[in-house]
Amino acid sequence: MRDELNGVPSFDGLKTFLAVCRRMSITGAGEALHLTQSAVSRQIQSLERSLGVQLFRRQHRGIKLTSAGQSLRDLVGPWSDELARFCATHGTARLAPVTVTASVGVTALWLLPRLAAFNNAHPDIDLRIAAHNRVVDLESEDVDLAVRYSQGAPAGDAILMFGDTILPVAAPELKSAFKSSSGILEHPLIEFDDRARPWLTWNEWLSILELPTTPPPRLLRFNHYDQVIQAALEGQGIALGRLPLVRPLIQQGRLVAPAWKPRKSDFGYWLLTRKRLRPEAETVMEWLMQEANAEQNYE
Amino acid sequence: MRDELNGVPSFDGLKTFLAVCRRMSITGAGEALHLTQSAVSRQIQSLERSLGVQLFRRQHRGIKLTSAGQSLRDLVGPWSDELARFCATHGTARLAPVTVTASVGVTALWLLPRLAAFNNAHPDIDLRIAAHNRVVDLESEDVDLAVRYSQGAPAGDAILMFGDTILPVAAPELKSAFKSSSGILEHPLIEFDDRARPWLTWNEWLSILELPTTPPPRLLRFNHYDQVIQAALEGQGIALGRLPLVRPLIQQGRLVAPAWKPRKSDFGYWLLTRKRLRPEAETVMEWLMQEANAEQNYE
DNA sequence: CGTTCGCATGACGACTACGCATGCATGCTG
DNA sequence: CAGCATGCATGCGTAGTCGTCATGCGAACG
Repeated sequence: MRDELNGVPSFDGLKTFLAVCRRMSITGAGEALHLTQSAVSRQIQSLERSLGVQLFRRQHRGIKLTSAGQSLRDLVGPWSDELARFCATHGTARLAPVTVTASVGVTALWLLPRLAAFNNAHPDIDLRIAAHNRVVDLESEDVDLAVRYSQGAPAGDAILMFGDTILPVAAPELKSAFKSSSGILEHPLIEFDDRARPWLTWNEWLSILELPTTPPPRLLRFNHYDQVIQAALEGQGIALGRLPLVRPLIQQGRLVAPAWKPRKSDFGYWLLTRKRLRPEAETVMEWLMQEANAEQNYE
Repeated sequence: MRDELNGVPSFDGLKTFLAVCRRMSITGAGEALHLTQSAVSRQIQSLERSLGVQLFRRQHRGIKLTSAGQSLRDLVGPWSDELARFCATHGTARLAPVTVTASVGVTALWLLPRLAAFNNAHPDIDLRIAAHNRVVDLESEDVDLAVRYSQGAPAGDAILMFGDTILPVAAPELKSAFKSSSGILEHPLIEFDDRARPWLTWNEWLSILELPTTPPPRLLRFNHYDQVIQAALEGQGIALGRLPLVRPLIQQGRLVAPAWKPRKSDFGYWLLTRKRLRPEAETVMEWLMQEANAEQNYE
């Protein structure tokens, strides 16, 4: 009973009404509005009650606009657009930026290549990437989302994006190295040298491949994974490729991998979210997970 | 941060915005919307924040629309009307009726004559009068407002509408009776006979006027006050007039009163409200009090 | 028939938005 | 020029709204 004296119903209900009209579904509108079906159902009911007209005919499955509903949609529909236009013209308000953090390697090899597409699809969302190798605290550092490479689920609200698979990669000119496993030893090995956490190292790989570790192989060390890959691209040696990060490079033929022994790692790429996500951040999250699923389908 | 993904602000804020535009005052809009100035101020602020534009320029006294504010008003202004029109056309929703109870006398002599004006001013409010002489319980009997004639404040939320003044009245053809106080005894005395509560009676008046009560005067008794007045109008005798109820009749010359001794009564007309009033009922209350104030000004 | 899909609804809970009291800046008045 | 009136902003505490969760119900699908 929040109506004004005149019989004008709550304007806010109209926004929901339009969303329902667009998808012709209460459940669907709920998703679009980041609400539950329940909430939308109630809003529509309250709107109908407040103006005393059935707007939708509820059917076995789905809903249908009544004639009154159609009139209302035709009347109100344009308003939303006009208002949006007004906001674009006069409004200077930007949504607060959504910040995603990831390691330098993930940022360079996975995030950045996808960024343009996102900005295209959501020009209104100001997405910022904070590339750090250190683990940041989402709550305290004003970061909304984090992509973490970790063994098992990290602490906090985390969803697995995709697992990891490790395989040696090198520039095409070195592909002869992969004819036999021992060929690897003929080239420098490029090592990802993250002091903080002992990732999969060449040492382990050599033992898995039953190759001698003496004399010690020549190692090139980098502390950012993208530099590891960069060096490999430049033909400086053989790197341990993390498949989700290097797959496009392999597909483009800019890196080659041996036919043998891709190894599923027990590490995975996890998406961490802060406790309470703003709707924009929610959108970013959904997009990340969608991209992640595309990746997963390769596994 | 209830906005949708697009930059459209809360529609509800717009309604408030329009109200402010109409009266060019935040305080004023508050009254119109039955809200406090505080609430309106916040809503406007939140609207401004959500679309990132100053809508009003705050000045020493009052406010001024900025150019953005003007644009918005011009854009949104018509919507409210169109929506109201839509509601009128398609909407069948009526506000729940507002019920006012009063004694039969007050209803006939004070309420009914004013009712047409109210219905004119508020065609959307369905005002119903329940005329009972018995005291009804507002909460339990689904009654919003009650006008009560009582000595001192009645129990509950009550405001004094106006006091009472008693004076003898009669039809013009009996006006000779008022030349001297004893002239009264030459005519039948019309008595309001409310068994439940002993109102001011002729017996008391005769003793006040120092007139003999023996032989007992001829009394006409009615149990509804409007019948008392009706009888007086028909020249059947002299009634004790309650000034607020009979003033119009005196002004029209349909009743006459003696020049002497109008007596302020310690009874008064009180407006009782139920605990939680709906906005419509609030409107009715305001109207009643306004009418009451007009009456008070005669006192 | 059991399952699924889509909407409605009862109970509960968090968060919003309101009211109250107050502050501040300005203008008006005697 | 002091004191009061007016109009908007704001801190704080709270009532009530609105959303979520869980569940129910009816129809269609395989």
